Amino acid sequence: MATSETMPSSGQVLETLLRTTHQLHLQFESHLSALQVPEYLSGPRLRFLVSVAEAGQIRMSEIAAKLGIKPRTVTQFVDALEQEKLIVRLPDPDDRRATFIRLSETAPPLMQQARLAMSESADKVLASLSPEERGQLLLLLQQLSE
Amino acid sequence: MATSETMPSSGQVLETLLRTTHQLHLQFESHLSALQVPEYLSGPRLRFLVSVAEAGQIRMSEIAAKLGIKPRTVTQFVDALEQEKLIVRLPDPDDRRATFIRLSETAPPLMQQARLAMSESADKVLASLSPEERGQLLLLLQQLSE
DNA sequence: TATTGTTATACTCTATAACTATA
DNA sequence: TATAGTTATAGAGTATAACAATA
Repeated sequence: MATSETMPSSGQVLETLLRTTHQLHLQFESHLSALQVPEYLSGPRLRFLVSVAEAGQIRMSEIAAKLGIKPRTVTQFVDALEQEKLIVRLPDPDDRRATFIRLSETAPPLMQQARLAMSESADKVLASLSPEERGQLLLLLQQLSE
Repeated sequence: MATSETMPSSGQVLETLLRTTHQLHLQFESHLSALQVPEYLSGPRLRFLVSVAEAGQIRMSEIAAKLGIKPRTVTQFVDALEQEKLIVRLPDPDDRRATFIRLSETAPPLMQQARLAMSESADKVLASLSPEERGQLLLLLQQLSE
Protein backbone atom coordinates (compact mmCIF):
# COMPACT_ATOMS: atom_id res chain seq x y z
CA MET A 1 0.00 0.00 0.00
CA ALA A 2 1.52 3.26 -1.09
CA THR A 3 1.34 6.49 0.85
CA SER A 4 -1.03 9.25 -0.01
CA GLU A 5 1.91 11.19 -1.39
CA THR A 6 2.65 8.73 -4.12
CA MET A 7 -0.99 7.80 -4.68
CA PRO A 8 -3.15 10.87 -4.24
CA SER A 9 -6.85 10.57 -4.84
CA SER A 10 -8.22 11.43 -8.25
CA GLY A 11 -10.37 14.06 -6.66
CA GLN A 12 -7.35 15.77 -5.16
CA VAL A 13 -5.41 15.66 -8.42
CA LEU A 14 -8.26 16.96 -10.51
CA GLU A 15 -9.13 19.62 -7.98
CA THR A 16 -5.53 20.82 -8.06
CA LEU A 17 -5.46 20.58 -11.82
CA LEU A 18 -8.56 22.72 -12.26
CA ARG A 19 -7.60 25.22 -9.59
CA THR A 20 -4.03 25.59 -10.84
CA THR A 21 -5.00 25.95 -14.46
CA HIS A 22 -7.58 28.52 -13.49
CA GLN A 23 -4.81 30.57 -11.88
CA LEU A 24 -2.51 30.07 -14.86
CA HIS A 25 -5.30 31.01 -17.17
CA LEU A 26 -5.87 34.28 -15.33
CA GLN A 27 -2.15 35.06 -15.26
CA PHE A 28 -1.84 34.17 -18.89
CA GLU A 29 -4.74 36.36 -19.98
CA SER A 30 -3.46 39.27 -17.95
CA HIS A 31 0.01 38.96 -19.53
CA LEU A 32 -1.55 38.71 -22.95
CA SER A 33 -3.68 41.77 -22.53
CA ALA A 34 -0.59 43.71 -21.46
CA LEU A 35 1.00 42.84 -24.77
CA GLN A 36 0.09 43.98 -28.23
CA VAL A 37 -2.31 41.16 -29.02
CA PRO A 38 -5.77 42.36 -30.07
CA GLU A 39 -8.24 41.67 -27.31
CA TYR A 40 -10.64 39.90 -29.58
CA LEU A 41 -8.11 37.07 -29.85
CA SER A 42 -9.25 35.44 -26.63
CA GLY A 43 -8.27 31.92 -25.60
CA PRO A 44 -11.29 30.16 -27.08
CA ARG A 45 -11.03 32.15 -30.30
CA LEU A 46 -7.36 31.38 -30.65
CA ARG A 47 -8.09 27.71 -30.03
CA PHE A 48 -10.71 27.88 -32.72
CA LEU A 49 -8.38 29.57 -35.20
CA VAL A 50 -5.62 27.08 -34.53
CA SER A 51 -8.04 24.28 -35.34
CA VAL A 52 -9.01 25.95 -38.59
CA ALA A 53 -5.37 26.56 -39.45
CA GLU A 54 -4.49 22.91 -38.86
CA ALA A 55 -7.32 21.71 -41.06
CA GLY A 56 -6.71 24.29 -43.80
CA GLN A 57 -10.35 24.14 -44.72
CA ILE A 58 -13.03 22.55 -42.60
CA ARG A 59 -16.79 22.25 -42.43
CA MET A 60 -18.56 23.98 -39.59
CA SER A 61 -20.18 20.75 -38.40
CA GLU A 62 -16.76 19.09 -38.35
CA ILE A 63 -15.09 21.72 -36.25
CA ALA A 64 -17.99 21.56 -33.82
CA ALA A 65 -17.35 17.85 -33.36
CA LYS A 66 -13.59 18.39 -33.14
CA LEU A 67 -13.80 21.04 -30.43
CA GLY A 68 -16.71 19.48 -28.58
CA ILE A 69 -18.94 22.52 -28.98
CA LYS A 70 -22.38 22.94 -30.48
CA PRO A 71 -23.13 24.12 -34.02
CA ARG A 72 -24.70 27.24 -32.59
CA THR A 73 -21.45 28.09 -30.86
CA VAL A 74 -19.52 27.56 -34.07
CA THR A 75 -21.79 30.04 -35.83
CA GLN A 76 -20.99 32.64 -33.19
CA PHE A 77 -17.25 32.13 -33.43
CA VAL A 78 -17.43 32.32 -37.18
CA ASP A 79 -19.56 35.46 -37.09
CA ALA A 80 -17.17 37.18 -34.70
CA LEU A 81 -14.00 36.09 -36.47
CA GLU A 82 -15.39 36.85 -39.91
CA GLN A 83 -16.18 40.35 -38.73
CA GLU A 84 -12.56 40.71 -37.64
CA LYS A 85 -11.53 39.53 -41.13
CA LEU A 86 -9.69 36.53 -39.73
CA ILE A 87 -11.64 33.76 -41.43
CA VAL A 88 -13.84 33.46 -44.47
CA ARG A 89 -16.87 31.32 -45.28
CA LEU A 90 -16.93 29.28 -48.49
CA PRO A 91 -19.88 27.35 -49.84
CA ASP A 92 -19.42 23.61 -50.28
CA PRO A 93 -20.16 23.00 -53.95
CA ASP A 94 -21.04 19.35 -53.25
CA ASP A 95 -23.57 20.04 -50.50
CA ARG A 96 -25.29 23.35 -50.59
CA ARG A 97 -26.38 23.07 -46.97
CA ALA A 98 -22.78 23.00 -45.78
CA THR A 99 -20.22 25.75 -45.29
CA PHE A 100 -16.45 25.55 -45.26
CA ILE A 101 -14.34 27.96 -43.28
CA ARG A 102 -10.68 28.83 -43.68
CA LEU A 103 -8.23 31.47 -42.53
CA SER A 104 -8.21 34.78 -44.35
CA GLU A 105 -4.98 36.10 -45.77
CA THR A 106 -4.56 38.57 -42.94
CA ALA A 107 -4.90 35.91 -40.24
CA PRO A 108 -1.51 34.14 -40.27
CA PRO A 109 0.67 37.14 -39.32
CA LEU A 110 -1.73 38.03 -36.53
CA MET A 111 -1.73 34.49 -35.25
CA GLN A 112 2.04 34.43 -35.43
CA GLN A 113 2.11 37.55 -33.30
CA ALA A 114 -0.37 35.99 -30.90
CA ARG A 115 1.76 32.87 -30.64
CA LEU A 116 4.82 34.92 -29.83
CA ALA A 117 2.98 36.80 -27.13
CA MET A 118 1.59 33.53 -25.82
CA SER A 119 5.03 32.04 -25.64
CA GLU A 120 6.38 35.08 -23.84
CA SER A 121 3.54 34.85 -21.35
CA ALA A 122 4.05 31.13 -21.05
CA ASP A 123 7.68 31.65 -20.08
CA LYS A 124 6.57 33.74 -17.15
CA VAL A 125 3.75 31.43 -16.15
CA LEU A 126 5.94 28.32 -16.26
CA ALA A 127 8.97 29.94 -14.69
CA SER A 128 8.80 27.71 -11.61
CA LEU A 129 9.44 24.52 -13.60
CA SER A 130 12.78 23.33 -14.93
CA PRO A 131 12.98 22.34 -18.60
CA GLU A 132 12.94 18.68 -17.59
CA GLU A 133 9.85 19.19 -15.48
CA ARG A 134 8.14 20.92 -18.37
CA GLY A 135 8.89 17.89 -20.48
CA GLN A 136 7.39 15.59 -17.85
CA LEU A 137 4.32 17.78 -17.58
CA LEU A 138 3.87 17.81 -21.33
CA LEU A 139 4.03 14.02 -21.52
CA LEU A 140 1.49 13.59 -18.74
CA LEU A 141 -0.87 16.04 -20.37
CA GLN A 142 -0.58 14.38 -23.74
CA GLN A 143 -1.37 11.04 -22.14
CA LEU A 144 -4.42 12.60 -20.50
CA SER A 145 -5.80 14.01 -23.70
CA GLU A 146 -5.68 10.76 -25.64
CA MET B 1 21.90 20.73 -25.97
CA ALA B 2 18.81 18.73 -25.20
CA THR B 3 16.29 17.59 -27.75
CA SER B 4 12.94 19.24 -28.20
CA GLU B 5 11.38 16.25 -26.51
CA THR B 6 13.04 16.81 -23.20
CA MET B 7 12.95 20.60 -23.51
CA PRO B 8 9.71 21.63 -25.13
CA SER B 9 9.00 25.32 -25.50
CA SER B 10 6.96 27.07 -22.84
CA GLY B 11 4.44 27.97 -25.49
CA GLN B 12 3.95 24.35 -26.42
CA VAL B 13 3.57 23.23 -22.81
CA LEU B 14 1.14 25.97 -21.90
CA GLU B 15 -0.84 25.47 -25.09
CA THR B 16 -1.16 21.77 -24.28
CA LEU B 17 -1.97 22.56 -20.67
CA LEU B 18 -4.78 24.91 -21.56
CA ARG B 19 -6.16 22.72 -24.33
CA THR B 20 -6.02 19.56 -22.26
CA THR B 21 -7.59 21.09 -19.22
CA HIS B 22 -10.32 22.55 -21.37
CA GLN B 23 -11.16 19.04 -22.53
CA LEU B 24 -10.97 17.67 -19.00
CA HIS B 25 -13.13 20.47 -17.78
CA LEU B 26 -15.83 19.66 -20.32
CA GLN B 27 -15.66 15.93 -19.53
CA PHE B 28 -15.76 16.65 -15.85
CA GLU B 29 -18.77 18.96 -16.05
CA SER B 30 -20.64 16.47 -18.18
CA HIS B 31 -19.97 13.66 -15.67
CA LEU B 32 -21.02 15.92 -12.85
CA SER B 33 -24.27 16.90 -14.46
CA ALA B 34 -25.07 13.22 -14.97
CA LEU B 35 -24.81 12.73 -11.20
CA GLN B 36 -27.03 13.99 -8.47
CA VAL B 37 -25.19 17.22 -7.82
CA PRO B 38 -27.43 20.27 -8.01
CA GLU B 39 -26.63 22.19 -11.16
CA TYR B 40 -26.20 25.44 -9.37
CA LEU B 41 -23.01 24.03 -7.82
CA SER B 42 -20.89 24.83 -10.87
CA GLY B 43 -17.10 24.83 -10.85
CA PRO B 44 -16.64 28.52 -10.06
CA ARG B 45 -19.32 28.40 -7.37
CA LEU B 46 -17.77 25.37 -5.76
CA ARG B 47 -14.39 27.05 -5.84
CA PHE B 48 -15.95 30.06 -4.20
CA LEU B 49 -17.62 27.96 -1.50
CA VAL B 50 -14.44 26.06 -0.78
CA SER B 51 -12.67 29.37 -0.24
CA VAL B 52 -15.36 30.50 2.16
CA ALA B 53 -15.25 27.17 3.97
CA GLU B 54 -11.48 27.40 4.40
CA ALA B 55 -11.70 30.88 5.81
CA GLY B 56 -14.67 30.16 8.04
CA GLN B 57 -15.71 33.77 7.78
CA ILE B 58 -14.34 36.23 5.29
CA ARG B 59 -14.96 39.73 4.04
CA MET B 60 -16.23 40.15 0.51
CA SER B 61 -13.32 42.36 -0.46
CA GLU B 62 -10.90 39.75 0.87
CA ILE B 63 -12.34 36.88 -1.09
CA ALA B 64 -12.25 39.02 -4.24
CA ALA B 65 -8.52 39.50 -3.74
CA LYS B 66 -8.01 35.83 -2.88
CA LEU B 67 -9.77 34.53 -5.97
CA GLY B 68 -8.53 37.25 -8.29
CA ILE B 69 -12.03 38.43 -9.18
CA LYS B 70 -13.70 41.82 -8.95
CA PRO B 71 -15.98 42.97 -6.11
CA ARG B 72 -18.86 43.11 -8.55
CA THR B 73 -18.35 39.43 -9.31
CA VAL B 74 -18.27 38.58 -5.62
CA THR B 75 -21.61 40.29 -5.17
CA GLN B 76 -23.09 38.09 -7.89
CA PHE B 77 -21.76 34.89 -6.39
CA VAL B 78 -23.02 35.87 -2.99
CA ASP B 79 -26.43 36.80 -4.34
CA ALA B 80 -26.78 33.48 -6.17
CA LEU B 81 -25.46 31.34 -3.32
CA GLU B 82 -27.46 33.18 -0.70
CA GLN B 83 -30.58 32.52 -2.71
CA GLU B 84 -29.71 28.82 -2.66
CA LYS B 85 -29.32 29.07 1.12
CA LEU B 86 -25.67 28.01 0.97
CA ILE B 87 -24.08 31.10 2.47
CA VAL B 88 -25.17 33.94 4.70
CA ARG B 89 -24.17 37.60 4.93
CA LEU B 90 -23.17 39.06 8.27
CA PRO B 91 -22.48 42.71 9.00
CA ASP B 92 -19.02 43.58 10.24
CA PRO B 93 -19.58 45.33 13.58
CA ASP B 94 -16.23 47.11 13.31
CA ASP B 95 -16.75 48.55 9.84
CA ARG B 96 -20.27 49.15 8.77
CA ARG B 97 -19.32 49.36 5.10
CA ALA B 98 -18.04 45.79 5.12
CA THR B 99 -19.86 42.46 4.95
CA PHE B 100 -18.71 39.05 6.14
CA ILE B 101 -19.87 35.86 4.49
CA ARG B 102 -19.86 32.32 5.81
CA LEU B 103 -21.38 28.94 5.00
CA SER B 104 -24.94 28.31 6.06
CA GLU B 105 -25.72 25.24 8.14
CA THR B 106 -27.13 23.39 5.17
CA ALA B 107 -24.03 23.91 3.03
CA PRO B 108 -21.55 21.34 4.41
CA PRO B 109 -23.54 18.17 3.62
CA LEU B 110 -24.22 19.43 0.11
CA MET B 111 -20.59 20.24 -0.41
CA GLN B 112 -19.66 16.81 0.85
CA GLN B 113 -21.97 15.29 -1.71
CA ALA B 114 -20.49 17.49 -4.40
CA ARG B 115 -16.97 16.41 -3.43
CA LEU B 116 -17.94 12.75 -3.69
CA ALA B 117 -19.41 13.25 -7.13
CA MET B 118 -16.35 15.24 -8.14
CA SER B 119 -14.08 12.46 -7.04
CA GLU B 120 -16.11 9.89 -8.96
CA SER B 121 -15.91 12.05 -12.07
CA ALA B 122 -12.24 12.62 -11.49
CA ASP B 123 -11.60 8.88 -11.49
CA LYS B 124 -13.03 8.64 -14.97
CA VAL B 125 -11.27 11.71 -16.26
CA LEU B 126 -7.86 10.61 -14.94
CA ALA B 127 -8.27 6.96 -15.91
CA SER B 128 -5.41 7.11 -18.41
CA LEU B 129 -2.79 7.87 -15.73
CA SER B 130 -1.30 5.36 -13.32
CA PRO B 131 -1.32 6.23 -9.62
CA GLU B 132 2.38 7.10 -9.84
CA GLU B 133 1.77 9.40 -12.76
CA ARG B 134 -1.02 11.12 -10.89
CA GLY B 135 1.41 11.71 -8.07
CA GLN B 136 3.93 13.22 -10.48
CA LEU B 137 1.26 15.41 -12.01
CA LEU B 138 0.12 16.61 -8.62
CA LEU B 139 3.65 17.58 -7.62
CA LEU B 140 4.23 19.50 -10.83
CA LEU B 141 0.95 21.34 -10.44
CA GLN B 142 1.66 22.25 -6.86
CA GLN B 143 5.01 23.61 -7.89
CA LEU B 144 3.33 25.67 -10.58
CA SER B 145 0.82 27.22 -8.26
CA GLU B 146 3.34 28.47 -5.74
C1' DT C 1 -10.66 61.60 0.11
C1' DA C 2 -10.59 56.60 0.04
C1' DT C 3 -12.92 52.22 0.60
C1' DT C 4 -16.96 48.75 0.63
C1' DG C 5 -20.34 46.90 -1.65
C1' DT C 6 -24.25 47.69 -4.90
C1' DT C 7 -26.96 49.05 -9.24
C1' DA C 8 -26.74 49.41 -14.07
C1' DT C 9 -24.95 47.70 -18.09
C1' DA C 10 -22.36 44.90 -21.39
C1' DC C 11 -19.42 41.26 -23.40
C1' DT C 12 -17.90 36.32 -24.13
C1' DC C 13 -18.79 31.56 -24.10
C1' DT C 14 -21.92 28.24 -23.87
C1' DA C 15 -26.53 26.01 -24.39
C1' DT C 16 -31.53 24.52 -26.17
C1' DA C 17 -35.31 24.98 -29.30
C1' DA C 18 -37.47 26.24 -33.47
C1' DC C 19 -36.75 27.15 -38.20
C1' DT C 20 -34.97 27.17 -43.39
C1' DA C 21 -32.84 25.22 -47.04
C1' DT C 22 -31.19 21.28 -48.85
C1' DA C 23 -30.33 16.23 -49.18
C1' DT D 1 -37.19 12.14 -42.83
C1' DA D 2 -32.54 13.75 -41.64
C1' DT D 3 -28.78 17.11 -41.78
C1' DA D 4 -26.30 21.92 -41.92
C1' DG D 5 -26.47 26.07 -40.34
C1' DT D 6 -29.16 30.08 -38.61
C1' DT D 7 -32.40 33.04 -35.59
C1' DA D 8 -34.15 33.64 -31.15
C1' DT D 9 -33.39 33.31 -26.52
C1' DA D 10 -31.17 32.31 -22.09
C1' DG D 11 -27.80 31.76 -18.41
C1' DA D 12 -23.11 31.78 -16.17
C1' DG D 13 -19.05 34.24 -15.49
C1' DT D 14 -16.61 38.16 -16.04
C1' DA D 15 -15.81 43.27 -16.50
C1' DT D 16 -16.22 48.73 -16.10
C1' DA D 17 -18.44 52.81 -14.40
C1' DA D 18 -21.30 55.43 -11.38
C1' DC D 19 -23.04 55.71 -6.83
C1' DA D 20 -24.33 55.46 -1.65
C1' DA D 21 -22.82 54.75 2.83
C1' DT D 22 -19.20 54.84 5.78
C1' DA D 23 -14.41 55.54 7.24
